[in-house]
Amino acid sequence: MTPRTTPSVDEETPRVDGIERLAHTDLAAEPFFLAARLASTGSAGANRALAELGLKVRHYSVLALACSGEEPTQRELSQFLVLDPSQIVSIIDELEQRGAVERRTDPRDRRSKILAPTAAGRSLYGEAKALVARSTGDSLAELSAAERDELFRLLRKAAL
Amino acid sequence: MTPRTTPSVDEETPRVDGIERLAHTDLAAEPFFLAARLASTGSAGANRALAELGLKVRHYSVLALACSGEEPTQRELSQFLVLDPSQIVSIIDELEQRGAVERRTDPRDRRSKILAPTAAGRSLYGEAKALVARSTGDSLAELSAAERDELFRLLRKAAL
DNA sequence: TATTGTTATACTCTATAACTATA
DNA sequence: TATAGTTATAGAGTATAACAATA
Repeated sequence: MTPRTTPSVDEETPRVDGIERLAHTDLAAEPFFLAARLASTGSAGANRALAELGLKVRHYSVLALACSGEEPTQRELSQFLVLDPSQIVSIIDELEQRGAVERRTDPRDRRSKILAPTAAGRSLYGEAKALVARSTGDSLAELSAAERDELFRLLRKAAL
Repeated sequence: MTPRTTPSVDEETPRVDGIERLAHTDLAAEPFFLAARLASTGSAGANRALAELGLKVRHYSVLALACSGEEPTQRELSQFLVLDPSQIVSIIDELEQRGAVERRTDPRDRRSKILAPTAAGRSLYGEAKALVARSTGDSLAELSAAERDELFRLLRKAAL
């Protein structure tokens, strides 16, 4: 998310009791509810996977965009990740202290700062991406490959 | 998500500039990112829609389950909505003060409390549901009816 | 005058532990 | 001894306003 923040899910994603009974309610038929639940459990899983690298989803997201080659400004990151500009500041501060990214003033508009990865940052992103991919695979284990593709296509159309 | 909390999106969901450039990055191809973004914007829209009734998505979700006929306990609500039991307490407190729901001790286990709607609560839920449906329609405006159905089916399979 | 990034601050949401009443 | 709900509290995330530098 922006991955928007991250809600909380237990270690094993327990699929607890009451859930079966409530799965047939009207609420469980609301797309926004389902999207939120998937995002919730998905982000929680990704956060668990990223913990061994000392990263959270929000840092991973910023690092990924820094490594994208698009040379995003902080303002663009804020818009794309649906996070407040002030939040972007602190996320980048942490990545920068860690030596994963650096800020460069945009020559075309010296008010803006472009986020660029360091070599270490690129390497870190490579590791993190693999961990996230594994976590995502687990989260979508119920779906066939074709279903995953279709879900991806529809999510992309709806969310972007 | 539960409606998990709600991130922030601006009034008109502006589809701002940088988003086009970043839409082709690796991050934008991660399902968890897309799900989070959809949940984020969807919940924000639902919150805006519900504001005129003095409700937020979390209250709406609890009210919906109270009205479902399944007589959920607070523990079940906590599990289904992926919210801490203590959060359920305060959400129900607010709905109860408003006269929309009431707590009834479960006769089969007097430790548990079953959440039941009042007549006013049912009526409130009816209004709220219509507002949410309109907001959801707006959020998924990019999708055809068939695509919405398919997205719903896949989200349900993956999230529940 | 408007915008980018920054700082400080307040607010909301989330997580934890301790308590009670039941089991 | 264990579980449901409650309370209090601390922590993380989010939103707001004001400021410096640049446009």
